[in-house]
Amino acid sequence: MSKRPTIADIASQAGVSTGAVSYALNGRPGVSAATRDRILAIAKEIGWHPSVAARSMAGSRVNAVGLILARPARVLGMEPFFMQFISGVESVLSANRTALLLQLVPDHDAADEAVRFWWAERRIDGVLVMDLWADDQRPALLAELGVPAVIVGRPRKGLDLPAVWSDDAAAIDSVVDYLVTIGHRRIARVAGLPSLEHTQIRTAAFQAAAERHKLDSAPVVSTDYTWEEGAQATRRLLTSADRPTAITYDNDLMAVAALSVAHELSISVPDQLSIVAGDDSQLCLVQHPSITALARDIVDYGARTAQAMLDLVADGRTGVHQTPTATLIPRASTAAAP
Amino acid sequence: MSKRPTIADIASQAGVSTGAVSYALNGRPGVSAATRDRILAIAKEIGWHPSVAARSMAGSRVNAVGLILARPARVLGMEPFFMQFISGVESVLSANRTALLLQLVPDHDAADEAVRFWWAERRIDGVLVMDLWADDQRPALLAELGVPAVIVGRPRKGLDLPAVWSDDAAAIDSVVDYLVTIGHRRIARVAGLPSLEHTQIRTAAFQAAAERHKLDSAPVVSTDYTWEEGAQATRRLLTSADRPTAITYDNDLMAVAALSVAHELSISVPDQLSIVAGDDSQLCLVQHPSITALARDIVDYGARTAQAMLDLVADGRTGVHQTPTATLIPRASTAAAP
DNA sequence: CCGATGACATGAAGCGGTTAAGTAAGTTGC
DNA sequence: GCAACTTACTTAACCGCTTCATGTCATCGG
Repeated sequence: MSKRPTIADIASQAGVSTGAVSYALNGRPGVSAATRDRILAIAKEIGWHPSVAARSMAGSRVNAVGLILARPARVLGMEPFFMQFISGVESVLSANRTALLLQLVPDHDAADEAVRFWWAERRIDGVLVMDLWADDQRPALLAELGVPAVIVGRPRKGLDLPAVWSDDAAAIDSVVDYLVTIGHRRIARVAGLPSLEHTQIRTAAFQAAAERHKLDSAPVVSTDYTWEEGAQATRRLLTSADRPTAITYDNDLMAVAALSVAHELSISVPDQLSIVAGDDSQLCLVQHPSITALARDIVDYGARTAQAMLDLVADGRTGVHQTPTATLIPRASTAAAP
Repeated sequence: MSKRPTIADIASQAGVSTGAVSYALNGRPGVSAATRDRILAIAKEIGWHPSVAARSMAGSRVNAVGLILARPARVLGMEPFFMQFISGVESVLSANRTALLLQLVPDHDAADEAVRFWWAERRIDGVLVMDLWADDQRPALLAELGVPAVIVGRPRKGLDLPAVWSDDAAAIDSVVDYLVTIGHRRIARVAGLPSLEHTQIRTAAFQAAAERHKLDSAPVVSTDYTWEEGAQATRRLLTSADRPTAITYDNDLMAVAALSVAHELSISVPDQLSIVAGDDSQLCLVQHPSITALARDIVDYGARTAQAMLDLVADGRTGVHQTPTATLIPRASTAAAP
């Protein structure tokens, strides 16, 4: 296996200095068009590839971005969201010859630690920050370290970080409006992790909508997104004195669990109970009855996020990118209130 | 933002040369215990982190491994397997300060291309190869390029690459044995992508088991793991002249789809039809009836794979690592044959 | 015809480590 | 008491690329 070619090899073949080669390969001024073409041709011919290590040492970009996920594996596995999101991110990154560093960590501290390390080792050009929780220290930490970051979620006040978000509140509104329209007055919400910012946004939107429509009852139960807690929450709601006629869930797995619980309690869906899932996937389709869900293009969401990251590291462009609001897809699990 | 500390900073504070610092930090001989301790203390105090770039330029490892997944996003999203596997991989890698580069590609050619790039740019120390298909060129390509690789699947003849695998054939045997024991004589198999090696292994095992038990019928239908094809395959099997009394599926989503189809055809599960899922997850638990499944510790599978990779790059250790065979977890979807 | 201006290219200094080779002590053996 | 090692460290070259200061022409305005 022969030594891999370097710009010095190209330089000697082209009869120029390595500096000229560097300028040519990076499309910077300082070389004539003729020389540039010659250099590019030689580079291609001898199969030259830049050494990321050398580039990063010389202070330039490393063409890699980090994504840290702080959720337990079993939750991550059951949530189609993440893989679809990653897939969207990847499609944009790989088209731009940028690598994705993925790290799954058990908790918030580990997430901070991971960012510190990556940055200290100059492994990444920036990070994608997902699953922000209330009082999340990460944006501040990143700003302090000077790590370029894109926030997936509501833009932070006071920090000039680009953010990519979708209007969860509007989506929740559309669900409540829909349920109210078909006659429901007792609507419950089974929420995800209460510490997550988007859970709080949704819960606030839900409560505001309940207020607006003057619902008879609008209880909110928090869970950790798992089937167990979804089932438990549902059981509690359905055995309460003031049983809801419709329940919305923050993901699809819990909505599926709800179907089980309803069956177990001999409550028929959708005749006696309507169910809405907060995420859409094949899971909702495959059930009996199929589940009404909030759907959005998650792959696109990931792609926009990656693009925002590239824009940020390329020319420091920040800004807020809003993605389309999720739309309600009515299926067989919702019907007029009993 | 102060400049990050380098070994030169440590050296000047400790009053030694950078060479000595390097030896000390890497646990190599050439420095006294006292000096070493002093250096380590200073390094810790000033928060020194090695620069991967500098290290890798100096010819050492880059502490990163690649994982390339060649499946469509929607399949990846619905298969808890991948995230769990990645989670296992990650746990071992991050404990060893090694990064995971993830790339999702649309097809096989793109996968090859991705490896070439990563390797050419010296971004990775090695790759994890999953989802081998029949006549897969990747092991040969990797051997040719000299990329350290760990095969997730059956070891390749003729190539000295470490492999981590589980005995799918034995798992399939246990399923068929179980079904035969409770009286089934017409058992069908709804397989995953026929091009994948492990699908072929399982199908062969299934057919051998059918032969051994002299089953009345043992049809095999291929799918792409999606709900749609799983449902379609089930429909075809259940409306055929020689309707099976038990069907096994290569993942859990298709088994869930089967429940739907059975319901649609008014075939009761498990009285008239038994269903077995090839992967276990919360999905199987949450159904009505809950689904009998083959379960295995996927996180552990990923962890072993990562460990094999680390062993390989550390000291060239190859070898075959076998993980525990999946075990059958009987639930409510299987019962004695009608 | 001269000095100023650009365009193009060179040379060399870093970036932050690793490591072979060199050196100055202290230790050992006989 | 001296050669032969060992130990503990230093020195400096090197990895591949970027970039700034510098240099050399050809061209142009006056």
